[in-house]
Amino acid sequence: MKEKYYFQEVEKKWQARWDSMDLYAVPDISNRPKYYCLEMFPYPSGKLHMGHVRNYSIGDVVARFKTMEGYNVLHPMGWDAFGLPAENAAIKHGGIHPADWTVDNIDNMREQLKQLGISYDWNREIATCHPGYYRWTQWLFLQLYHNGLAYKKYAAVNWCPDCATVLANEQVKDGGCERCKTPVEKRELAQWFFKITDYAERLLKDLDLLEGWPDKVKIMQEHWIGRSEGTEIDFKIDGMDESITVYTTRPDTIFGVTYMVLAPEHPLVEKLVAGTGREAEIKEFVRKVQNLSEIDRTSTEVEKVGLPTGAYCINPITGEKVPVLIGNYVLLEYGTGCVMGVAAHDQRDFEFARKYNFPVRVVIQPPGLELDPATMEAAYEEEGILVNSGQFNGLANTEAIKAITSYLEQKGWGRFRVNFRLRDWLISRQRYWGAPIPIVYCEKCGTVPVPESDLPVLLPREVEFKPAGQSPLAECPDFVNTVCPICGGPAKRETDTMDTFMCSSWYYYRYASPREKSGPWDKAKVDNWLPVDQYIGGVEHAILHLLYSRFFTKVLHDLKLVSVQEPFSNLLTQGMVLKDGAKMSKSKGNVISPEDIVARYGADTARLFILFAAPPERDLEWNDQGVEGCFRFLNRVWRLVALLAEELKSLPANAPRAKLVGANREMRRVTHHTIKKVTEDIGARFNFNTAVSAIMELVNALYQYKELPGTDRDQDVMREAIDVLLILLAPFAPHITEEIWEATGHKGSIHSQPWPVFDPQAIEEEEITIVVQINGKVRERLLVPARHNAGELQGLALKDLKVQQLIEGKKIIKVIPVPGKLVNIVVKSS
RNA sequence: GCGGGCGUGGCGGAAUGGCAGACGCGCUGGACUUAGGAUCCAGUGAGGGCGACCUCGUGCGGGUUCAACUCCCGCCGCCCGCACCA
Repeated sequence: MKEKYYFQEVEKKWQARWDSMDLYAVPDISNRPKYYCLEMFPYPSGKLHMGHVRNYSIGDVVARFKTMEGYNVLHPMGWDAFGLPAENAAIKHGGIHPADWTVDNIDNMREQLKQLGISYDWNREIATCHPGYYRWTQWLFLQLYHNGLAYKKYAAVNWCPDCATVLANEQVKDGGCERCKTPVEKRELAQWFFKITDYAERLLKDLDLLEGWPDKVKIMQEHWIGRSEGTEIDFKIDGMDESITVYTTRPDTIFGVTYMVLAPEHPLVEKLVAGTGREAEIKEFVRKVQNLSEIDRTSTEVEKVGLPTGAYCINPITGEKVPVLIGNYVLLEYGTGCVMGVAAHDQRDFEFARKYNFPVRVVIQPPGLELDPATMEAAYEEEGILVNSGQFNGLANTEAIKAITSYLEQKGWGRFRVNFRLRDWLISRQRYWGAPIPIVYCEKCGTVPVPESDLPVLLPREVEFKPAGQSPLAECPDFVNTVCPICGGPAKRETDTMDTFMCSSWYYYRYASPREKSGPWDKAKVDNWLPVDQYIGGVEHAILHLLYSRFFTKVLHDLKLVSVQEPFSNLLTQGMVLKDGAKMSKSKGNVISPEDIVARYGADTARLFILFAAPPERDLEWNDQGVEGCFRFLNRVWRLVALLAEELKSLPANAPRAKLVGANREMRRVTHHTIKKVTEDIGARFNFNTAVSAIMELVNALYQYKELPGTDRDQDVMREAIDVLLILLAPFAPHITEEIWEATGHKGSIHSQPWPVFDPQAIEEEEITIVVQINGKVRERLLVPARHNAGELQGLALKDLKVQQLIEGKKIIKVIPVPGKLVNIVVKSS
């Protein structure tokens, strides 16, 4: 063994050797229990960033640990390879085709992952842009289509002018494009949607099945789905054979309705104003509202503005005529696109009514208070008793909600309804680098799905990548013009491609049988491997990818294509990697490149630091000196063993004798205590930072132990401690441990070793220090036999000379002995 | 506005209600050395005392408890998600 740790040499050597022996290949069939460890696959942007390093280092520790614990671990990697950056690179730099750009990037990033020493089974590598993959993405689209879950509709959709494509609701953040932050615009377009709303109820309910998910993510999905219970009420329009249906969660306030507000785009608006002479005014108002950006449109800061349509509707329950307005604050997409104005009991309505002088009518009285409409300064939204509400007077409002709804139902004027905030998933994209939607439009036969036997619909290679309002595929006649699969007549292909989230909604199934040609996967293999036991990735996917994947799984389950109800049993959302308190970004100039770190300190150091610096869910502050510290630690491990290498080599690995005393017994105790601690920290809590610190403590203890004269040291204890140290450290720092493992005379890879089990007897201490407190303050420490019970402890504490001095002349109220910990004596000055 | 998280030394962070600050960084001192920015050893929350020790200390204010970083109530600050959702 060399005296010095040459990390480049060591890491290169073992990466090559693992590769050539295919150490991380995993068989589908094994007598070990299965464990599926998955990290979110990356977009092949060209280079790994620190977030990737963190994500994959965490996953690798879990995978290696579970393997050593005896599981057959599936740990695959692939590429979310369709997407805009490839196309933008082609536009910007010209000359380079998105396909080539992507393949180059994949090659580069695969190399980087190998340099990090992550234990992937590369035989299972997949790329979503490969025709062998997207063929099945298209096939899955067809399954949804045939089951009525994919449909095309004309709708106002989110348009990102910079990306020149539409976006799903989930991809709009703060009114801007999730990717480039450009404010989104509304455009009326015919687009393909998936009916995720059909699954809203199940997606919500089954969150309960996900015990291994962080509450935070579940709550975010719950809010996104946004279930509410309420009542639909029909208001006849005065003098017309039409009615307005309103959705409200507060039917108990129906007697307080003094006006009605429609969304500007509500389909009834045109009819209502026809012939009133206000058409121009209304049109102008609607135009103005629609021209607002999404940000301004939905800002709560913007003043609420309304405009009367001139029409009136009839409150079915009171028969009263109320004016119908349009208002900028009413959203067409939610509920029925219309709101009943109850000024006394809704703050927004209250402000609106005060501004436009609509009456404020109190119909809910708070207990023990009398609301006066004339002097009210805010709406009363809490619970109370109904007043001014005809036959419902005197009911508690929670009761009235039920009573009024069933009354309306009886009369046929309304109905109970569950409403969701979740909208259908818009999957069309007006871009080239994605999976083509397998649909053909025939003049005679209409919309025709491409037959499964004709898949894949291949992306043509030669296209113009200029950004435009439509997909570059539309400019490619060879692609567009085709024949109708039904009638054989001329037909045109759909030119939009699919949202890349569609590709990533099923990739975790593909890994089970990555080269399957007869279907998207081999069901037996999927049934064997799924669900994913541990999924690891950034919290930014809390809604997007994770909700879509859950949706896909439920659809696939219903189609009997998979057996699981949920794809990911346990989810770990890792925090960001920060530098100087901010997210790393080119514009801030605070980017630390993994390449540089690996070149300077090696992969083992990089991995160790990133796992040691913070617990995985928390944000991690990058610190160059901290990295240095981890490098020093690995050097310390190397030197420790290098000094003892010859000695160790000649020793057989015997289990130490059980009967040890003094320093030898203590060394063995520390060794086994470390096994216990590290096993729990990795296995039960994912607290890699404290696992590493426990290993550091073991090393510190070994340095002390090494200083003893050779004759005082028990060789078996030493050997065991070193072996345990290497094995515990192996999932974190796979290269250096493998090298030392070999150098100390072991055969076979350290990564194939069984995880050690601690000996409960070894960690028992004979004597421990307990604390004596007086009134909760530590006043004395006593070395006592570890087995002492409460009574014995109490006796010793009260007999102690110092304690006696301190409590002299005081009255003992109470003594609380806690075996193994302390004795607390409660006294009072007499 | 609603929901979630966080707040502990100079810094990153540890602590099943039971000795606050493990481990690492940084800093100070010492050893080794031609040299040390390598390595090894020791110290390192604040204040006081020559010292054994004493007082204070986990964002702020209350409470529960023999005992609170930890549990409860009320604030303050920062971060994240959703946001006119009827």
